[in-house]
Formats: sequence, C-alpha cells, structure tokens
Amino acid sequence: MAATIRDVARLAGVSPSTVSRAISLPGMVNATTRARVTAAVEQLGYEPNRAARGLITGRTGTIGLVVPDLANPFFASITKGVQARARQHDVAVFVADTDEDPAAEAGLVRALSKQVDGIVLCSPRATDDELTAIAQDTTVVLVNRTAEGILGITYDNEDGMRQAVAHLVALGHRRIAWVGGPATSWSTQHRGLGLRNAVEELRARLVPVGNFAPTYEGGMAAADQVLATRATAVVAYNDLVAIGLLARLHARGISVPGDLSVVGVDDITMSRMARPALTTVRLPKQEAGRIAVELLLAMLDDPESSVGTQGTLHGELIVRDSTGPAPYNRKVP
Amino acid sequence: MAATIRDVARLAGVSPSTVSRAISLPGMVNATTRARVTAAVEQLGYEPNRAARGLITGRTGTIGLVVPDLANPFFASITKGVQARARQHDVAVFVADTDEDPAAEAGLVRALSKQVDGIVLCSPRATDDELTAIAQDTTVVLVNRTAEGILGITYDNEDGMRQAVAHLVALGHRRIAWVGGPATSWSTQHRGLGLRNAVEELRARLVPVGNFAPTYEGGMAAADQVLATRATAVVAYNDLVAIGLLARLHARGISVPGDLSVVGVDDITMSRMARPALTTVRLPKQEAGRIAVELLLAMLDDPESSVGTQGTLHGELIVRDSTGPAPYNRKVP
DNA sequence: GTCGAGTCTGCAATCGGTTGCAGGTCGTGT
DNA sequence: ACACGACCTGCAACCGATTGCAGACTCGAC
Repeated sequence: MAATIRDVARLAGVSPSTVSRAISLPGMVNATTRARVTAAVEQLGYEPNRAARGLITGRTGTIGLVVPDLANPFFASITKGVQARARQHDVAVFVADTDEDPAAEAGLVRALSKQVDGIVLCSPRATDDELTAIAQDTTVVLVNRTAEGILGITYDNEDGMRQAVAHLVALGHRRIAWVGGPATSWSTQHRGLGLRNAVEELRARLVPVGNFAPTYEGGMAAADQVLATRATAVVAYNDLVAIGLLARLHARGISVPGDLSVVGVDDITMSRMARPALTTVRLPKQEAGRIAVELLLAMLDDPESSVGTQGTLHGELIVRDSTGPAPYNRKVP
Repeated sequence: MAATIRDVARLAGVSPSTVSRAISLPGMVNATTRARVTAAVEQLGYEPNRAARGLITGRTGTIGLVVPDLANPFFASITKGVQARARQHDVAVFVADTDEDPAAEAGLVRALSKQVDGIVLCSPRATDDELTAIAQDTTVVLVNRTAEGILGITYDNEDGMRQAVAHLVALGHRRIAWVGGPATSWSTQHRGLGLRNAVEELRARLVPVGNFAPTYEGGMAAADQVLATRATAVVAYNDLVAIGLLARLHARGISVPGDLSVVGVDDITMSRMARPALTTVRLPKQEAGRIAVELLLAMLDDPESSVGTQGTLHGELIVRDSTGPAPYNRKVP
C-alpha cells in the first residue's frame, strides 16, 4: 500500500541504501542524487516504516508515560507537557493509566518497556526498591519524586511550603494546620518537612491533622478535624483536598477566609473556579512533563552522561480569595 | 539483550517456527511440545518483539487517539476509557493532543496514521469534508460526532436535552435560556435541536443567547445575557460553561437556584464540587472511549463488516442543587 | 602513465519474527 | 503389506529498513 524505500529508489534511479542515506545522513550523498531522492520521496509521499527501522536500529522512537490517573487534572497536565515536547522530537508517546493501583504498575511498566525506548513514570506510591528494580532494565525518568540513582524531575516542596507559610504568617496566622496526603507519598513527606522548617523559621506553630486521601472526599473528611485544632489557617496536601475542605467548611457555616484561611498546592484549573477562589502554590506541571522528556531523551542519546540526574522546578504562590487576615478572637499567641 | 524467538527455540529444542506457532496458533502444535515451548518462554521471560511482528503482519498492535485538549476533563475521561479497553485487548495507545488547533489536526492524524492500525478521533470542530478525507486512507472511529460513512460513537443529545427540559418544566420553569458552544460544533447543533424539540413538546419557550467558548470564561461571558432574557432557568452547553455562569451569577448577587436554575451537560468531576453542586446531564465518557476501541478493533478485524457503523450512548440527568422551583415573580406565561 | 586519496554508491547481511510449502511420522483401513 | 490421510514440524522466503564493506570513479600529483 504505502510506498517503500525500494519504490523511492526505483523512481530516483538509485539503490535503497542511497535513499536511506540521503534521508538520515545527507552529508554522505552527492547533492544532485540527494535532490533526485528527495524529489522521489516527495512525489510518493514516502515515510520510512518505523517498525522496520526500529528492528535494525533497536530504537522504536517511542516513549511510555505511566500515570496513576488520567482524570486527575494534575496528571492530565503532566501528560499534556510530555506529549507536546515528545512531538517536537518526533517521538510518539504511549500513555498508560494504572487506575491508582500501585500493584498493577510494575507489570504495566514491564510490558511497556519492551515496546518503548524509555519511560516517564509518575509513581507517588511505589517504594524506592520497586523503582530501582524497574530502572534496572529500562531507562526511566521519575516525575515528582526521587529515588536513589534514578533520573528525575521534582518540585522544590520546601520552598513552596515556605512561600505559603510566609504568606499566612504575614496575615497574622500563628497556628497552622496541615492536612497530609497518603503517608507513603513522597510529596506528603517533603511538604510536611518543608512546612516544619518554615514554621520554625517564621515562629509559628504547625498542627498536623493526619493523612487523608488526596481527593475531594479526603478534604471533606479532614475539615472537622482541622476545625478542632483551633488553627486559623490550613495548608492542604493539594488543591483537590483544599476544595473538599472548602465544601465541608461551608456546610459547617465556617467563613473562608473570615474564620479560617485555606491554602492548596498544585493550582489545577478547578482552583480558580472554587468559591472562594483558592490560594495555592502553583506547580509548573506541563513544564515538568517537558523536562522529563528532555531528560529521558538525553539519557537515551548518551547513557553515560547521567545528565544532571535530577531537575528541580520551583512553585509559585498564587494568592486568591481563600486566605485573609487571621481573626482576632481565634489568634493564639 | 532481550530473549529472541531463536533463544526460546534452542532452549525448547524446536525450530523458531514452532515457537511462533505455539504462541499464536496453539491448536497447531502438539500438546507436549507446546508445553516445552511455554516452559522455555517462561524461563527466559520472552516477549515477542512487536516491531518484528508488525513488519510481517502489517499490524502494529497500536491505535492512536487524537483529542483537542487532554487537560479538559471531558477528554481526559474519554482517554481513560480508550486506554483501559485497549489494554484489555493488548493494544497500545498513542495519545496526541492537538491543543485545540483544528488546523494541526489533519497533519497530526496523517503522521500518526503511519504508525498505528487505526485512530480514535475526537474532533468537534473539523468539517465533514476534512474528516472524510482523513478516513480515506486510515481506519477512523469518531467520538461525539458523526460524519457520512465514518464509524462513530455519539451521545443521544436529543434525549439528554429532553430530560433536562422535562425536569425544569416540572419545576415550573417555562422560559428557558440556552447558552450554546461554538457554532460549528456538532454537539452545539444537536443539543440546540434537542432543546427546541423538547420545549415545543413540553409547551415551554426556548431563548437562545448565542454561542460562547466551551469554557469557564465562556460561561462568565454569557451570564449577564442570560439574566437579560428574563428566563428562570438556563441550560449550558457543558459543565464548564455552567460553572462559569454560576460564578458570574454569584458575583451579581443572583441566587441559584432561588432566582435562576442552571443545568450543565457532561458531569465532569468538578460539577459535584461546584457551589451549588451542579445539576447536569451525565454523559458516560469512559464508556464512549471503550466502545470506540471496540468499534475500531472490530473494523480492523473485518473491514467489510462495517459493524453497526454507529453507536449511541444515552445520558442521564443528575439532579443536584443548582435547579429548583421557578420563582413566582419571574415566571412568564 | 601510475598511484593514491577522496568521494560516492551498491551489494548483501541483518534485525526478529511469520507463514506457505514440503516432508516426516503415525495410525488406520483394506 | 500398502496406501492414504491426519497431524506436526522444519526450511526458507519475506516484511522494510540500516549499515559494514568493497568497488567505481574522479581528480591531482609525481
């Protein structure tokens, strides 16, 4: 059906090898024959068959992306970034959704690894050991977490949390609640750490209220416990949780930010549509996806380079309407 | 590096052809040799190289998915459905995001079509002619729209709109505004049509307020025009638009559903988190993705069958808090 | 005139599977 | 004992590209 390299060769009056070289090593062939070849390519609308090329070169020109949940806007944005940058490099992206099932993940990665040159992996829950096992026989770039000896791109959670705390302290808050995500999640650990450092530095108190699902429901579940802490502000694991908090607080008749200020993390689309619009630490999600692709492709080009081994992106506090001055009557010295 | 069919053959003491058949045509090989082969496969962790197989069979075992915007929760859900069902069939999915640029689309599809067996295409804006041109040389399944002679899966918009109108009429609404999406969009046209039929049948009035971007901003922009119609209820093109309406109405001090009832379409995750929680026509999005894959694979297996040529899915009205009885003082005879 | 260097170009092997065809073995019927 | 079919298995060609190697040709220098 489609034109093969032989068709092009015949039309151009050269051998297939010459066509191949004219395309991938233009310097090696005479300018006039190269012109004949490109004309023939043009005329037939020839595109090299990737499977055939991959067979001999061992490279498929394809990368895999594994995410916990495509419907989660955070991962959707990362996917978008990965996809856009990969296309610029003429690399196709296989997308796989593990449906939040860390157990399925390893199998999926293994299956995928046979078909791709490398994998971009968003795996907040997997253990370091699982990840190093995976990275053994596949080139992997981690997004939003680190693991010993594996390439990755992460956010500077410590700095992001410092920005949030500084904002709250400036508003007069001294007692700040923290709604963590899953205890095993890399982000939960680092955000908690950053928060502890920041409150210490800025002379405030941090009141952790435990670990919750990183979802709207998780936020709803956490809200009453947050109120019980008598904190005047709360930092949520992510925006989904913060929006859940907002909903339950509204139902309880608590005014945000009048009685309680709420800060999220991520800045998903939904956040500016929340009521009140959510103050949050914006994480450059598409950028993370783009950089992950760059790291992966660089690693594939030159496995020795261990390029940078690790990228870090900074968050940016976006102040909206869910944070305000601490209420006098609840302030705690 | 990885085991080849020859390694397996050597270990099992048979020829590569026998290994190949033991895997893909088990009935053709003797049970005992088949056992030896599968044991060897197991031991070596052998997986057939897809590129090599694709070269000879002409099938890549891969499908493409083209969507306007992965960050749009509607398309994210469809992607999720496609991806899940494809995996069940051991088919990989290339995902491409056109970034809402219909012009880029044709090129993308063409590039993709060389690498996949078929394509699932979400293309609300493309013209019928463009689509038929694309379907000329690639197997395509359309999602959420139809085009002459092309396989597709759509929603029964007429029925969905009838449900919404019936609900509103039962609440006493007689004058219903309609905020349309992009004029060229297939869904806008069919929803508008369904709405006109429904109001006629149910003895209400429909007041179209024009075409807006299918976004939160689109809804914000439409809100004041909706109020000017003196309608007591409004149906929005989709949930994003409805949520935009909600935001602007709140800013204007309009009570929903006290003064005005709002209905969306899609039921994206965000909708139940809106304030008030949004009444909407739920479209089974993942289901659409799954069915699209089934249609595509069936078509690829037997191109003659023209299987069904068209699937239709029904929406379901989800009543939440954004709809209520029509206010007496605004009711119009 | 010969030689050497430099520059293309073609031959043929190769990647890892699949499949048409031929051949071998075995059992059964006559 | 022979023929025949059924059932398996192996040989070898093939899919469409890439690439090491060698041959051809040009040009300049000695």
